[in-house]
Amino acid sequence: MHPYRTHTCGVLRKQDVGIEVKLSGWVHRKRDHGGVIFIDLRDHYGLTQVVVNPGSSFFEAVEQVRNESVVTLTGAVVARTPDTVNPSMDTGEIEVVAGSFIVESACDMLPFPVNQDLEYPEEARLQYRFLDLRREHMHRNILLRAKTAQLARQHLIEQGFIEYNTPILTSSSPEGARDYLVPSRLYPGEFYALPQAPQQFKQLLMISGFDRYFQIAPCFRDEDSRADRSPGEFYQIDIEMSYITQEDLFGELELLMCRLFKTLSNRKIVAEKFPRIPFREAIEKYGSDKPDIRFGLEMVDCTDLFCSCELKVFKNQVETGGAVKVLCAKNAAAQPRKFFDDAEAFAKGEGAKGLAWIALRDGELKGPIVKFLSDTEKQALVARMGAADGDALFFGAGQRAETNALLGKVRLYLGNALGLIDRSLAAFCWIIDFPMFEWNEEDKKIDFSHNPFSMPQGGLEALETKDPLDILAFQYDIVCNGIELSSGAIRNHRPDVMLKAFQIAGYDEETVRSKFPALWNAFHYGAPPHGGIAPGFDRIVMLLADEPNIREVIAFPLNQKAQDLMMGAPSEVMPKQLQELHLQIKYPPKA
RNA sequence: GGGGGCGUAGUUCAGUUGGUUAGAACGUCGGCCUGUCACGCCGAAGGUCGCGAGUUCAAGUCUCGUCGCUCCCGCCA
Repeated sequence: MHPYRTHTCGVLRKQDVGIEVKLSGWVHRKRDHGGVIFIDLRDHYGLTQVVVNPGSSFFEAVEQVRNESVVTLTGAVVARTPDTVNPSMDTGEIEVVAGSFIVESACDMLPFPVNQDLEYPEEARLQYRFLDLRREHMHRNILLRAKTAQLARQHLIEQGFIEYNTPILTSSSPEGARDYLVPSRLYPGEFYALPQAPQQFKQLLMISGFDRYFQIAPCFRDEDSRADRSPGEFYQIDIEMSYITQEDLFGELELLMCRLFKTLSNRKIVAEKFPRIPFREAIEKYGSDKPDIRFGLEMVDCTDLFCSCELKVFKNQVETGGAVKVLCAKNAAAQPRKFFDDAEAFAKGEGAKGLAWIALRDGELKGPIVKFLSDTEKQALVARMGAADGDALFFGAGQRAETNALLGKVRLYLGNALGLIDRSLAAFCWIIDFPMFEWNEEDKKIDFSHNPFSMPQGGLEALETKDPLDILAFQYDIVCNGIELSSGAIRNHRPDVMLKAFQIAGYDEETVRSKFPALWNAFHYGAPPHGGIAPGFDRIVMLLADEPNIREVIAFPLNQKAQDLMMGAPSEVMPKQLQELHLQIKYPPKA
């Protein structure tokens, strides 16, 4: 017999009755009846019920063994009597009668139960992640992650893509997120940086004559975390192609996403050709560049209706160039007062000022602001919104950008509170036509709004003749259910365009040459037009698994404060290590 | 850096307008039990109510501070 096992705990069936087996695994649960003891033995593959009869030499050892200890036992597979068959277990028609039993490794008292799928404090879960991962739910998530990676690879290879590796130790780049730095031993005072993304390398691969690149690429950014954003490191399904248009890339990604979601989730994909929504339209209709389009409830611009309105909050905003936007929530008028208060409270965090609501009940408009509106204004409003009796209108008034953001939050609140969101759907969309530049109010200068390596629409001519803030880029995001999965772009591949774009953002030629020497040089030696995208792998798995938090689909995540509680990272290092790296620590003053 | 929520046994939670010895379930330990599958029954141990100050005759409960966790904003080209 094998040293540990002849079978795993998930495979034995009725046809195996009669054979002798050797099983190893964890004591998932134990039922001690005094005379007979049942053990549910668990391994990666499943559960098998083991029966320990009285008189066994190891009976006492079984009585004493604690849950989650690792044991090895031998025994005969027997059929359960019809009244003891457990139909909810895969192996429920058989059981193994123990003939020998040893404890491989005993388990201490557990910090939390492993055999239940309940919520426990994340601190304990992360400190004892090896136990947390034994739990069925987490085990399943990690397997789903592996399947997602495998299917993505398989699909992309079938589509003619090739997987490349790019460096982990590279150079720091001035744009973008805060870098993780790695001090150089050989060059005092100099540093490597971990890549925020393999952006420049994949572009260089295109220039090297390869085509259709992909990599499930680790990326490192020293920025604070969110529920859908791990601190420190994450993975992207990084893709780049030569000689493509934006639409070519969209088609390729739609195939990949649909394949992943059809195969690995139960979500119904709303449209397999994802709607293209221009950035400005998304902001105006949904108040967000990552709209959740599982439901409608679009914002309508009613600014012109309130030019001479008696309601000062509205009128003042309109006169100072602001906007009044309105949402029409169907059949929401009958909601209790708390519903309306909560809508305001939900948006309050956004610095809500001009927020108001009106309910249409019994053919009349009701709410705090109604008395300030003329009959003409009321009629125009109802007509434009297509409002009917029983509906409720929500208003946002203020400067346009803030109002859009504010009412966008209200829209999400209403979508949730009114049950407008069908959670079984996967609603993808492309947000296109991002502006190339944006105004940085703090530094009083023009910045790149997204990716500095994107091709501006209109090329060099646009850069030279248009107002920079009016220039759009071949830059796009893919969004699913209100979660941004990725940005991508058709890249700029010409040195003259690169130079001009960086000049507009305040970088001179010398800076471009010295900070991006590779791309700058490479663009002078025949660069193909190319473009790509990099959907966040962890976020895709999160959506597939229907998890609210990205740490649920990562085996060993850092906590919110970027610490590894299990390994004790980050940690201080030996003085000798610092010396070799020519580093000295200057601690911040203690408060 | 800023804001919201939370903090009671190993774990999940309850704890009334401030009022006697802070409870339950699961887990742990001990005892009983030969067919359970979340086995059942009896018993025991286990608490600085995050920490510190304040108000009060009296604080788990009220106030302030502080620490921790979490979610959000900033940030993430």
